Amino acid sequence: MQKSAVYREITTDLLNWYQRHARILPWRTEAQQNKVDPYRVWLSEIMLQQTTTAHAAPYYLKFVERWPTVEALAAAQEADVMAEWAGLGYYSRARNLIKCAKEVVASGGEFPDNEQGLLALPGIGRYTAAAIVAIAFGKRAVVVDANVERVVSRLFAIETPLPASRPIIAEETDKLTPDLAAGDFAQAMMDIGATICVNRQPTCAICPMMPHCEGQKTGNPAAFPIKAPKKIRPTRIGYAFIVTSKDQILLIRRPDKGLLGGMRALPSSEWLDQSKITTTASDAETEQQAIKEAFPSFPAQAQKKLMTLAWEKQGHIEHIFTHFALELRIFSAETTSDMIEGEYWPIDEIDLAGLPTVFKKAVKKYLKQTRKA
DNA sequence: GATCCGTGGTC
DNA sequence: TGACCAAGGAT
Repeated sequence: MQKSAVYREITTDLLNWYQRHARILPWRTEAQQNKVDPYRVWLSEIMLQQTTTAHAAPYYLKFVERWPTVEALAAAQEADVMAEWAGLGYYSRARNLIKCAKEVVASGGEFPDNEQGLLALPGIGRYTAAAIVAIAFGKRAVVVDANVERVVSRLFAIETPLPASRPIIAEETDKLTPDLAAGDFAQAMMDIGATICVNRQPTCAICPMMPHCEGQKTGNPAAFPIKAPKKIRPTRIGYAFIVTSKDQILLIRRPDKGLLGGMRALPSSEWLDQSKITTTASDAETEQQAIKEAFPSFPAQAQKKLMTLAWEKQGHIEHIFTHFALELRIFSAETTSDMIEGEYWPIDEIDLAGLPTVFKKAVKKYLKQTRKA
């Protein structure tokens, strides 16, 4: 058999499989009724970046209910969007989501139907641009995500490790991608990757591509894709401060850029690498310094008041980020809202504040410490 | 190319 | 139980 014929056969088998086994997902409902809304495809693709379908689904449903159109999203209060995103992670996605919606509305309210136009929008990269073109507009595009990387690496038993193998993977995916139904093909590949050709123990016996899979023939398909070794994760230490006034907690808003950017948060010090902490300073000195860092924009007078509050140690929580682990030490103090000004949030409604998980954990720890009696 | 950027599930 | 991973993008 000619090589090109093998590619065609793989593609056909996959598309036939997809007809029978496509997963039912919230953002697919419209597509399965031939009513594709580029806004919804875009929203789902942004949410699905490095995020499981199970985690993204409830957020997607909340978003489309609250903001059914790109115009509605563009007109939303940014703080509301950030708060709805809380818990999904990678918060630059939410900031770029808002920016992107505004740009689309400003230029007429329609998403571009080509990769070049989509790539120019914030938060849309190679993968997302191709996915939107194929799924929302029904045009041919070569869609490569982590699923496709894994499936293709196994299908052709690619020995080159990631990420160096990406050009090879893209080339092979291009050969497999049909002119028609590129969107179905991409989603079929992702479904295969998510349900059959999974990371650890692929169930090759039920895979429609098994007859053509070189990785399966090696006897150890799970060995692919071969990956470069990862770096170790350092530990950082930081201080978070719970300033209460009656039954309310003082919250701040983090700077737009960087970690947890734009999110509501507890005031906290810089998070320093464990190895870089000066061990000569006393605990008291370290805590004073941490307070200064946690309230940088506060007037000097307010900072002085903060220093003199009766701080109580509430233990610490641990949290794992992508590239470091954090030990966050928690201190609390009672004050009055006119003594230390800022946004105070009722403790009983703290879940509505849209706090990232690390700060939710800290508040929970504080409540456990102070209300256990 | 390498690094930064969350979270929850899995084994 | 710690390490790995999931529909990646920006710099």
